[in-house]
Parts: sequence; structure tokens; C-alpha cells
Amino acid sequence: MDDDKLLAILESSQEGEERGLGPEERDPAETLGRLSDDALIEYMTNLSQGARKDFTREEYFRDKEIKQRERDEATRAGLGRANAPIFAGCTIYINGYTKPGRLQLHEMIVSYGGKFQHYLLAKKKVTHIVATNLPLKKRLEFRNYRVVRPEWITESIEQQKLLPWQDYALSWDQEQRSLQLKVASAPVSSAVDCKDPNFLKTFFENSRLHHLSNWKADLRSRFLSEGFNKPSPGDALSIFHIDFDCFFATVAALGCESCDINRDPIVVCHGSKSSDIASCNYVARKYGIRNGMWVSRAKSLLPPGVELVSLPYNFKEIEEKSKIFYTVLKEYKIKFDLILPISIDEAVCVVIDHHTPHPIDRDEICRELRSEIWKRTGGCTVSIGCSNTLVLARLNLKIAKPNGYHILTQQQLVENEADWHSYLGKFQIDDLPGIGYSIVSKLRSLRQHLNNLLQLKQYFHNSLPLLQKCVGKKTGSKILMYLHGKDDEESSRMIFEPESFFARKSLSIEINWGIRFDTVQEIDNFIDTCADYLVQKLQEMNKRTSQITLKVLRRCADAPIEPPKYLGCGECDALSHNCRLGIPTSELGVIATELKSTFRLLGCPPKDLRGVSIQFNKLIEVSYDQNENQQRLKLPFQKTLNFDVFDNLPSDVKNDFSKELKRRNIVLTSSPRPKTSYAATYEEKFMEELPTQIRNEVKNDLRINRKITRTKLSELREQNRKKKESIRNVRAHLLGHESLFEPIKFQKESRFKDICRIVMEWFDATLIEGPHEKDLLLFENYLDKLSDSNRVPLILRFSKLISVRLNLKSNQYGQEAGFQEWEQFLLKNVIPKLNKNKHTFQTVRKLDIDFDI
DNA sequence: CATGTGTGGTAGC
DNA sequence: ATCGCTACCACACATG
Repeated sequence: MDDDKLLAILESSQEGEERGLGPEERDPAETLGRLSDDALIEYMTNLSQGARKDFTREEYFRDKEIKQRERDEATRAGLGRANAPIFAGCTIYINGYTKPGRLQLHEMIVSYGGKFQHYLLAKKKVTHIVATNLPLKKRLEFRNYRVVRPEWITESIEQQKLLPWQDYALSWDQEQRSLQLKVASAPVSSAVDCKDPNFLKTFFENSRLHHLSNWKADLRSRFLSEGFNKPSPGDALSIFHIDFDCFFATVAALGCESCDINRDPIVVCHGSKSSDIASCNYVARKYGIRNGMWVSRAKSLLPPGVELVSLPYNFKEIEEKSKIFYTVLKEYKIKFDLILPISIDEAVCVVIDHHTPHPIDRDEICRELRSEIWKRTGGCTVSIGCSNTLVLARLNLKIAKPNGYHILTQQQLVENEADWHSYLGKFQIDDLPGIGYSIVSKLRSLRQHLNNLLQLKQYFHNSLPLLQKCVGKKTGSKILMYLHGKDDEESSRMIFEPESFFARKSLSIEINWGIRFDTVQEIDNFIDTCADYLVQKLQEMNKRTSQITLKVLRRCADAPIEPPKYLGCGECDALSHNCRLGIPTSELGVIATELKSTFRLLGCPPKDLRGVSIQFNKLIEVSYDQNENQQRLKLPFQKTLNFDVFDNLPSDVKNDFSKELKRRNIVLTSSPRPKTSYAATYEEKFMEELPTQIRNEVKNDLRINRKITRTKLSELREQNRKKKESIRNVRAHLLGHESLFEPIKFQKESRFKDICRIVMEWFDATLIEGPHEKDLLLFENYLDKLSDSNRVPLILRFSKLISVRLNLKSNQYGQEAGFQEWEQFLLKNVIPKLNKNKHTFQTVRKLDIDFDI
């Protein structure tokens, strides 16, 4: 189901009014407002059953086609400079989801001389069908047609000539063929250009941090699905913190015949200069090389004559070794009560002391585990820190590394103050878990030469308030606990409440490398790809989200366009914005629309974008609650749909709806009035597809509508009628019709369509030298009026219009001053207006002022 | 004071 | 060349 069809339905509801229905039918809402919910459903059913039957399928479509043709002609006429009529003689139909989207393709086809067919009614007229993939049924249906991929359109325009459609024919076994192509070309081309649709995939395949995060998530979910014994607070515990020594480097070295991990300085990385070192062995560390350092810096640390050995990642082998590691832990003769996954190569194993008949031999456990892992992995060493608190197990691990183990309990350590102090003296402050660069520098700002934990303890002298003032309330008390060898509440959760600790509460991705875009359209496409990736995961988890956040990295004003790191993000400002969806969803359409709209709110110039992050914040389990739809039916905004029009749609269109509902996993209860359910859900879907900002506006309008229809005082009736008319007027604007009431004029035109045409002519004429400042002011003034009278959706349409056009012209005019001025104008003057009228009370007030006269 | 938002920090190699 | 992820907590501040 696409926007065009949605619009078609709603437009046909408008047409119904134009066809001169009686006042009663014209506005069912007036009657509906006074009825109870049950009576309402009854009423709707009657309404739809009593609807006119003479509205045939052919009439409906012919009417639509004529209107569409007119619109296309207008668009074409609106082009100042005629584009080459590349698609002259072609009548093109678009099937299903495509990239670029249907609207963009439509625009391209029409502006380059082609005809666009909205419906496949008259198949004979259609010369080409555009699709990216087809369900089996459609394959049969289209088997005698020229079915092409969307690239046929875009590349024909790029090359300014009609390319042979055969080269873009959609192979029925598209998936297989593209797979073959990928396999064949994988070693040669890695999509390093973020505009490439495969960029995300190749990037993730090669990103160590992505792998680490993904592995961790997998391990956590596996942990939750397996059994464990939960200790109670107060239980005596033996905690083994087990961790591979320079894991990636060891694995890489094992796969490298010619190198010796005990002799050569080895690093794992992709490149040779600004590439991050994922892991380095202890030989390299001897020279001061560290994980995370750039290769160029590492090289500079080596004395002359010593060569750095750079090895590539071997993610597959890493997974294999890790699998062995966790298997050894699981199969060990002493059953661990908990095997807590920390990372791909790191786990915390817990024995509840009273669960074993005899006191366990911790020394033996450490030795046996280490040798078993070494044997089974073919030469990987792990180190083990053992204690009875998490923090001390971790600190002991630090001492144990590399290739050793260390066992000391809290009692042993803290009993003797002198021993405890000398122990603390061995550690840096950021050796404490959860304490990093930033907190250390906060502490240092209070006292410069804090180097080890002993100094930290002595300086703060158990003065909690001072510490808390410096680093924050929780962090302060956490540090103080650590300085007594105890775990704070938050870290203890891992042991005592593992279910909640390891449960997933959010889902996100983030890409801060290789991001270089020119236009909003390209970014939209990228956001689509990301949203698709995330939604797929969300659906696999059987969850929905009700709040999403978009975070963006924008190049700092004074940062160079290209940072020192190749395709890195460089110095950036992070901007983020979250939006609530009202109803939890896992639908790509809703989510992607919302994200793209949110991106515009953040106001980041496309060329300055350096990073993108998308988060699903509030996750809920999908429930097949039978009542869900019942509740939904009670939402007020659903009651204004003209059901008679819906009911008069051709039956195959209605079938499409129901299929679509099924596809989207909307469960319909066996309602006695399924038509009503479909219809009600249907408008709701339309609403959900709108960005929240606009959705709220519309909802609010409808809410007001309902409120007004409930008013019974007769002296207000006339006033109310006017109000309703004006509200309908707002709705008409949403659909792009001309205003029926108090039209706002621009250049003496008041019809939206005409204004669009003028703006487009103006746009095309000024692409090179740029629009005149005074004209821009006039236009902005018009936009402000739209904004003030609550016609934000119209502004959105202008934004889309301009941005689609910019994209279309970017090849030819991208470098022109005029083009760039328009781009700036769109970003700085048009899009911000979409965010106006944010508060509903304003909307109410404005409606009263504007229309109550 | 309770709640929500945007920002920032940390961990794993 | 190069693959600077991602979940989660804590904080500062705004809002009412």
C-alpha cells in the first residue's frame, strides 16, 4: 500500500462531497458526535450498507486518470526549461516498493516526457512496469510485459538518453542473480561510498565495533534463554573474571605462519595510516603501542629496525574461538552457577560457595580452565582474576595479565591496611570499571597529580560529599565503594538480577564513518536503508517501538571538510531529537517517515553530515491482545471517514486493503462488521504514515471537530457550521486542494496547484544566478501565513517539491550558486517552519481567531 | 518533587 | 585508504 493509494481514498472522499451529497451524508461526523460508541458502529454500518451502488470501478479510475494526467501536464508545464523528452512514448507503471520511491520516479518520468500510469487498469497502454521485486502472483500477471528495475529510469536520466530496457530487465530470479553478482565481485569492490545501497552492509561486515556490539547482544540474549542459578545477596561467592589476552591479535597471529607472537610487534587493523588498531600483542605494548591507537602513531613508536606487523581481521575465526571458549566454560567439571557474558572473549563465572559440597579449589579451577582453553583453541591464552566481588576480580585480572591468574578475596585484601594500600597503589584510576578518561580528568581538575588508586583514596579521605560534588552523586559513591573493595549497587545487578541486567531495553545503530552526502534525498535513502535494517531486527525480536531517536553528527563549523582520518567523522557536534509514536509499531513506513522528518528538524546541512544514529528507545513485546482493535476503534479521529465512499470502491481495491493489513500484521478480530474495522483502521494507517508533527495537527483538528459537533446550544449552531467548514478546509489543504475558505494568496494566485507551478517556474529560472532576495522574502511571507493559519502540511509539500527538484537538478546544476542558494533557503527558511505551531493550544487558539469571525 | 529531554561517558578489541 | 558500534547508565536542565 502506498501513499498514492492512501491519497486516492481520501481524495475520493472529497470528491464525494463535490458530487453534491445531501447535508446529512455530507458530514456524518455531526451526527456521530452525539452518539454512543455502540450506536456509532451501528450507524456506520447502516451508512455503508445504504451507500450508492452506481459508482463503478471504471468511472472511478477514469476519473482518477484524467485528474492525474492534468496534474502531470501542470508539472511539466511548470518546468521552466524543458527537459529532454527521454521517455516520450513511454507509459510507465510502478509496482510496489522502489528506490527511489514512487513519488520521485513519478516526477522523473513526467518531467522527462513520459506518461505515468497510476493504475494498471488499461494494461495495453502501459509500455513498461517498474519494480524491484515481484511476488509470485505478479510475476505471472506481468510475464508478457517489459518489467524493469528503477535504475532504468535514473540512469537514463543521468545519461540523458533512453537506455535499452533489456539491460535493466527484472530477472525473475533477481535475488539469486544479485547474489551471484555479489559473490563474484565481493573481493574487488567493497561499497565504500555511502550512497551505494550496499554501504551499510559492507561497512558492518568490516567494522570491529559493530561486531563486538552484535556479538555481545547475541551472547546476552543467549544467556537469558539458558538456565542459571541466581544467588541471593549475602551468599558467599567465588567470581572468576576470564578474559583472552589481546584476543584479535592472538587469533590473527595464529593464522599467520610467518609471524611469532612472542617476538614481533603485531597489530590488527585495516589500513596503514589513520586506521585504528583493534588489538596489539604484548610485544607491541612494550613499545607503548595501545589498542585504539592509529597505525601511523604505532609505527612512530617503534625504534629503527623494528617492523610493525599489521594483520587483517579474521572475524570468522574469532567467532570460532569464542564458541570454544564458552563451551569450555559450560562443560567444566564444576558447574558454574552463572556464566555472565561480558564480551566475545570475556566472561564472569560465578560459583555460589554453599552450592558445592566441598570448598572449591580456586587455584585449580584457574589452572585447568586456562590450560583447557589453550588446548582447545589451539594456542589462545586467557588470564583470570578471581575474588569474591566483581571489582576485585577485575582488578586481579589486571594483575594476572598477560597469561596468568590472580586470586585474592576482599577479606584478604582489606584486613591489613598496609597490604590494601600497596595493592591500591598498583592501579591507575581508570582501571576501575566504569571510570574512564572523562571522570579521571574531572578528578584531576580537583587535584592534579592523582595517579593511582591509593592517592585517590588518601585525597578524598572518605569524604563522600566532596567526591560526589566532583564527579556526580552516583559515580562518587561508586568510586568510594570500589576503594573499599566492594561492588556498588549497579554492578551487583549483573549478579543478583541478571534477567533485568541482560534484558534488551533499546535497539540502535550508528554509522559515523564514511558519511559524505550532498543532498537530502541521498540521506533519505540512507535513512531508509538504516530503518529497514533496524525494523527487520525489531520484527525478528517480536517487538515494537514507541519512541525513536535520531542522532546526527554535524561537522563543527571550524573543522576541516576532510578530517585527518580517511572518511572519518572528524570533529563534530552531536545533535539528537526523539519522537514518540503514540502507538508502538514495527512498521518500516511509519518509522522511516518519522526519521526523515526528524532529520529535517535537526537542520543539518546535508554536506556537513558526518554521522547518523537511530535508536528505538521504548521497546514492547508484541501482544496479540484481542482488545487492541476494539480500543483503537474508540479513538476520536476515526469517526470522520466517509464510509460510503470506501464501500463503493471496487472490490479488488478493498481486497488489496485487507491483504495490506494482513501483511502489516494487523490482527483483526472476528468483528461482526469487518468493513467498519477495515475502514477505521485504514484512516488510522494514513495518520500513522504522517510525521508526528503533522499527525498531531490533524488529530487535533479532528478532535476539535468532534468537540464542536457535540455542542448542542442552538444559537451556536451557525457558528459551528462555519468552524467545521474551516476545519474541512484545513483538511483539504492537507490533501493539496485549493482552499475553500479564506484563501491565502501568493503572486495573486490562491489555488495551491497554481502557486506550486509559479514556484517551480521561479525555481527553474533562478537555478543559476539565484533567486532575488525580495522574491524570497515574499515567498517566505506566504509560507509564514500558511504556518500561522495552521497549514503546515502545505509547507511540507513545498519542502518536498523543492527538495525533489533540487535532487533532480543536482547533476546539472549542483555547482551553481543559484542551486546552492535554493538548497540553503530550503534548509534554513522552509524546513524550520515545519516545526512551528508545536503546541496544540496554539492550534486551538489560532483556529478560533482565524475562523470564528 | 516527579517526569522527560538531550547530552555525555563507558565498555569490549 | 578504511570500515570511529552500540547498550546502557548518569547527569543537567526544563517543565509543570
